[in-house]
Order: sequence, then C-alpha cells, then structure tokens
Amino acid sequence: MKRHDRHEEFLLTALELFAERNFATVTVKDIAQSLGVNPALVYYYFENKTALLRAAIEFIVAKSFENIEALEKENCDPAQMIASWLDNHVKNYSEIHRFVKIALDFKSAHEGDDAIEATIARFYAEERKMLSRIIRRGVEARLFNRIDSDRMAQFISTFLDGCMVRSVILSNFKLSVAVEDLRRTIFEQLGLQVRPKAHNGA
Amino acid sequence: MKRHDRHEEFLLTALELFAERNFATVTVKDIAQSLGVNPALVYYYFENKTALLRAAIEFIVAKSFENIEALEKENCDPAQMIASWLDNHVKNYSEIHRFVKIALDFKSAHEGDDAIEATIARFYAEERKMLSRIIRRGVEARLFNRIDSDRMAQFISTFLDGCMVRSVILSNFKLSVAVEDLRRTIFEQLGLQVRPKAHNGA
Amino acid sequence: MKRHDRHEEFLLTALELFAERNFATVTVKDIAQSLGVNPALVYYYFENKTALLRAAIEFIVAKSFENIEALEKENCDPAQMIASWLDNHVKNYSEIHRFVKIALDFKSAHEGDDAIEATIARFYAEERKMLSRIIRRGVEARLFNRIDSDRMAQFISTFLDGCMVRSVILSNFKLSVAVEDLRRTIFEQLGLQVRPKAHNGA
Amino acid sequence: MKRHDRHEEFLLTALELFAERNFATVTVKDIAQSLGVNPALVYYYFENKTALLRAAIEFIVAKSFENIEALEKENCDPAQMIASWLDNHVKNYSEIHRFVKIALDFKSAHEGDDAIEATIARFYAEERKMLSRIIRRGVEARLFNRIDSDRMAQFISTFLDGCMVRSVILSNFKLSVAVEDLRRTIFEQLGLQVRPKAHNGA
DNA sequence: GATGAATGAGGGTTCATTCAT
DNA sequence: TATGAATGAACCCTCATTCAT
Repeated sequence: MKRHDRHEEFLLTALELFAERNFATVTVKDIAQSLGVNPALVYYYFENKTALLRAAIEFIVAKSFENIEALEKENCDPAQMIASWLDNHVKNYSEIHRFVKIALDFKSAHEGDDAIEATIARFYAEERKMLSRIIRRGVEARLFNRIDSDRMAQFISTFLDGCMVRSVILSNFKLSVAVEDLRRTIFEQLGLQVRPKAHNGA
Repeated sequence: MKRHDRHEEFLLTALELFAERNFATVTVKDIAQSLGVNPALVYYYFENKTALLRAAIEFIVAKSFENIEALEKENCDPAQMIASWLDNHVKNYSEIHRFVKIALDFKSAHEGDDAIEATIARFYAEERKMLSRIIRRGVEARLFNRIDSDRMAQFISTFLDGCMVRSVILSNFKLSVAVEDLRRTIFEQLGLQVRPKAHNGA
Repeated sequence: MKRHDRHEEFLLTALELFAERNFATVTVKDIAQSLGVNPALVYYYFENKTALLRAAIEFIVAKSFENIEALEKENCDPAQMIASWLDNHVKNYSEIHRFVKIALDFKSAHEGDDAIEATIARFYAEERKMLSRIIRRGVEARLFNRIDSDRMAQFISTFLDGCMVRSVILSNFKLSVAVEDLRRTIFEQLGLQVRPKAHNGA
Repeated sequence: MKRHDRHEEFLLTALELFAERNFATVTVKDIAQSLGVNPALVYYYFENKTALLRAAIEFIVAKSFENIEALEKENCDPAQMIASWLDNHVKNYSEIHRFVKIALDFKSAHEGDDAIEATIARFYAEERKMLSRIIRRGVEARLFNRIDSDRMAQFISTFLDGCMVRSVILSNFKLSVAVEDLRRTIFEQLGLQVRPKAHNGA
C-alpha cells in the first residue's frame, strides 16, 4: 500500500488551485504548501510549472473520458442517457467547472503550448461527438424528432458552459434550476413527453 | 479639440488587454507600451493597476447600459427586440466577450474588491431585468405563450455566456450559428412562427 | 504689500517637513501640497531638492544668529544671559530641535555637500563661541569661579543637544525639567547662588 | 561549525548601514551587496525591510541589556560602576551611537510600528532604571550626597545622548573629553573626591 | 509665476527555478 | 525523495525632474 502518490497529489492540488484562482496567480509555493511539502519538490516531479498544468489538464481530461465511457456503457435508452449526462454536470459540478475555467485561463495566457491546446480541443470534440452519437441513435430509433444531432449537441454543451461561467460569476446562480430548464427545452425539441417535474403547471 | 483623452485611452487599452490575457498576466508596462507612453503615466491617471481595472469595468458596464437603453427606445415589437438583442451579441461580440472574460477573471483573483463585484452584479441584474421586461410585455400583449419571463431571461443570458466562453476556447466555434439556434429555440417556446431567416454562412 | 513670499514659504515648509520626517522621506510633492501649489513650482525657485535643503538650513542658521546677537545686546549680566539662553531653548524648542534633527539627517545622507556642512559647522562654532564669551566675561568680572570657559560652553551645548534628541525619542521627556537641572548644575559650577526659581510643573 | 549565520549577518549589516545613513536611504540592495548576496535573499530571512529593522533593533537592545547586566554583576562600588558605565560609552561608542541614531530615525519615519517603538522605550527605561538603582545604592550607603537619583540618572543619560549626536554632527567633537567633563560634574554633585585628572589648576 | 502631463531611474518585493546536501 | 538556501528576472510603484503652455 502506497502511503501517497505524490505525482497524483500534485496533479489534484494543482487542478484545484488553478481552477479556483488561475495559472498566473497560483504560485508553486502555494501548491507545495497545500501539500505540506517544499516548493522545490515540484521540480522533481515536473519539469515546469507549465508542465504541471499540462499534466493536470491531461489528467482531468482522461478522467472525463472514463466518465463518458461509463455513461455510454451503463445506459441504453437515449433519453435516459441525456438526462444522466445533465445530472452528471450538476453532481460533478466542481470537476467540470474546473476544467472549463482552466481551459479558459489557458487560452488567455498560454497561446503557444500546442500539447495543452490539443488536449482541450480533444475533450470538447469528444464530448460533442458523444452527445451527437446519443441523439442520432434516438433519432434513428424514431424516439426523437428528426433534428440535426450535431447542432443539438453543440447547443447543449454551449449552454452547460454558460452554466459553469455563471456559477462562478453570479453568487446567486442556481445550477440545478438552469440545467432543469435546459432539459425541458431539449426534450421538447426532441419531441419527448416532458415529465412534469413539479413546478409551473399547464 | 483635444488631441487625445488619455484617461479613456488607458481604459480602452486596459479593457482590450485584460480581456485578451488576464489581469495578472498583463503588466502595466504592456498597457503603457500599447499606447506608446511611459508606464509611470498609468499612475498619474489611476491610483493602481487595480483601480484601472475597476475604472475599465465601470466604463464598459456604463456603455452596455447605454446599449440596453437605446435598444428599448428604438424598438417596440417584443419579438423584434429580442432578435435585436441577440444580433447585438453577434455584432458587438468583442465588447461583450471582453466583459465576461474580465468578470470571470476578476472572480478568480480579486475576491475582495467590493466595488468591482457590485458593478459586475449590477450589469447582470440589469441585463436580466431588461430581457424579463420585454418578455413579460410580449406575454401580456398575448403575442407570446404564457411562460415564466424571469426563467426565460436567465436561460437566454446563460446561453449567451456559454457562447462567449466557447468562442474563446474553441477556435472553430461559430457564434452566429449558435445564436441563431438559440433564437429558434426561444421563438418556439414563445410560440412564434420561426421565420427561416436566411443567415449568412459565418 | 506682497501677498506672499513664495521663496520663504518654501523654506519654512521644507524646514518643518524635513525636521518632522527627514530629507529622504519628504517628497517634493509633500512640500508643494503643504503650500497648495504644484510640485513643479519648486524648481522655479530652487535648482534642486537638495538646493532647497541648503537654502532652508542657511535660512534657519541666519535666523539663529539674529537670536544670538539680540541676546547679547539686550542683556549685560552674564548669569542672566546664560539663563536667557537656556530659556530660549525651552521656548523656541521646535525651531532648535528642527535644526539639530536636520543637521543629523544631513550627515547621514548627504556626505559631500560642502556648503551645507560648512553652514552647520559655523552654527555650532558660533553658538559655542558666544557661550564661551559670556562665561569668560563672568569669570573676568569675578562673578564666576575660574573655570575653563570653552569646556563649559561645550558641556552646556552638548547637554542641550541631548535634550533635543530625547524630546524626539522619548514621549515622556520633560524638556523644562531637564533644562532646569542643567541650569542648576551650571550655576553650581560657576559658584553662583542657585536661586530656587519656582518653575512651573511642565 | 556553521560557516555563517546569515540571519545574524543581515542583522549586523543592517544595523551598520541603517545607523550610518538611515532607513530610507539604505536600500535592500545595499544591504545584500554588503554581504555579497542577492537582494531577494533578504526576503528569505525577513518579511520586510521594516521587519529587518525591527529585528535589528531588538537584537541590539538585547545585546545592550547583556552589557548592563554584566556591568552590574562585575562591580560593587557604586562610584566605580558609574565610571564604568561612562567608559563603556566611550569604548562601545559605535554600538551605542548606532542605536541612538536608528531610534531617532525611526521616530522620524515610522510612526506606527508599535513593536519597534516599544523596544526603544524599553531600552531607555531600562538604562535609566539601572543608573537610578546604582545611585540610590550609593546614597543609601552614605557614599553619595542625598540627591534625587532619578533626575541624576536622567541627567547623565541625556548628556550621553547629546554626546552621541555631536559625535555625528561635529567632526572635531572629542567624545572622551566630553564624557570626562560629565564624570567630574556628576562626581562633584555626588560629593565625591574628583580625582585630579591633570588640567585646570586651583 | 504656475500648472498638467510626461519620463527615467530606481526601489521594494515576488516568484519560478536551481543546486548542494 | 525531500529540503533549505540562493538567484535572476520581472513587476508594481514612487519620485525627482523636465517641459510645453
């Protein structure tokens, strides 16, 4: 039994801090202090502060892919899968919002690091492909209306990004309400019975 | 005729750079260099780098309010007004996206500056109030379906924030397409004829 | 009637601020602000911040000489003159202590400005010469014991400098008490009746 | 054997420079250069330039207290102890005069740092208490005239401060002569035989 | 006389990074 | 593995000083 996996500890801590503040604001000392170790130790495990960011992003993207795959394996009803995906965003809020924040921050200050750029792009592409795949399957099975699956996927995921931003900026933003509104909108467009989840009659 | 309004020049430049990169990454020297002046001059016009940020945010928010007011005065058809508001986001993309980025960045690194915090909150509140007002008017005039105007306003503006984020993160994101999708979705929910509006490829 | 003599105003203000803080700490802006004028104006009247210091020191020394001369003209009884000199230090405390402080500060940071150096030296020499002269006169008139007038002068003036320092450093230092103690000591050594001089509590 | 105690090295160097010039004039770079190290290293050992001053003052005051204690332990004859104390000022001139200068400078520019203020006050209080104690003992043992020990202590220490000032300001000031004059004056007032140290006949 | 605007030099401080141990 | 000590580069900011008006 390993006492601790230092490498991963650094990744996790870096992720947390980079998302909470941002790359430029978080110092190597901050990260080390969070773990109760010496700042110089970062350079034993990583080449750079930037390399640490790179590794952290790759780490979180890899984990997200696992999430996506798990989702696709467990469920088979397309409508259910979409609902799960949305729930996932509410439940795993902090993880996802971290990624969005870091991605945004990266674009702001690191134009040039192609590896990171590629990883981020890959994540977004994969997310959209998955959503698109699910929708297409629903359409083909005649469960959904015939709509452009790519655009719908884009729509969903754009809105979710908006949620992530607002939950950072607006202290009174209600993530679950917003996501529920999204679900209703999507389901309506897909031609599904919008299950009357309590509120607003009609 | 003044040759230049230095104060405003600083505001504009700061806005541009802070949005493009972020507060921590942009140096006072960068801002000065952009204007071809000495960095010390910043301190002649502003107390601080932070004070400059504050002034810049106030400046852009004030300008946005003017936009909002103009919009409400020019139009009278609620549906038309909503469409205009969306168009506004496509046309004035850079200004709006700057504000969102700066707001997000601010939240990351400046927890504590109440003045800035308040300005940002005020902007978002005002935006939502205006959208809500327009929708309510449409509902009351029986032009729109009877829906919760506040939630719809929130929905719209959350999606637009999502657009702003993605246009930064994803190089192949098509803002106009996304906004058009939003328009169709909204109009459907409001019970309006979705006119096909031949949109330009962009 | 001149509304104001700017030159002298600068001198006076500089003196006050340089003594209160010190040359390095007081900015040209501080001085200008004290007078409610623009900092650049200093350079109309003086070549330099240092030139202003120089002029200010010369100014205060000249004024001190006037004091000394006046003292010597008014009185003729040596014992009375010494007492007056001491009283003078209690009454004109702020002026004298300013000079000592500035002189000390000057030595700390301006080694090199010979003009200032000379002015300060001249002041101290003059002060000692005057005291010495008075004492010698008292001795020659057989009013005082036969003592070394130069050393006594040095003794008095050293103690007075000590008073100045302590009144700055020690908030509970009682200048008048200390000076009275000095007077008694001197008079004893001179062989004078130490009149009890009911001094006020301060 | 440690090669060097950096912390103490900084303290010593700072003390020397702050006394020679003053807090505002001495740069962190100066201090570092004196030790042949990088200026940033100062911040490894001290929080601040001000914290360095604080530590330096505390250091020198602590050392002075040791001096005082040693003095009181070694001697037992009150008259001898006073003489030793005076000699101490002549011999350890540079250390003491440093403290006075720094204390004076501090008062000029750092109003607000309570810790430093307290340390300085403590030093002066302690010094006076010790002198007072010695004198009282002499009076009680009927070795000295019956005089106010507190005032005599104050008198001595004020004069010594005056010496310190003059030795800075006046290049031709003879510290040992001034201190000897003080000794004679004190001893006379205490009713001691003034050992005829050469000059002034009678 | 007097000012607003502008600058260059430099100071305090932070921070990523290195290196010997 | 891990640390303490050290450094160089860069940043924010201040300030004396200048100059056109």
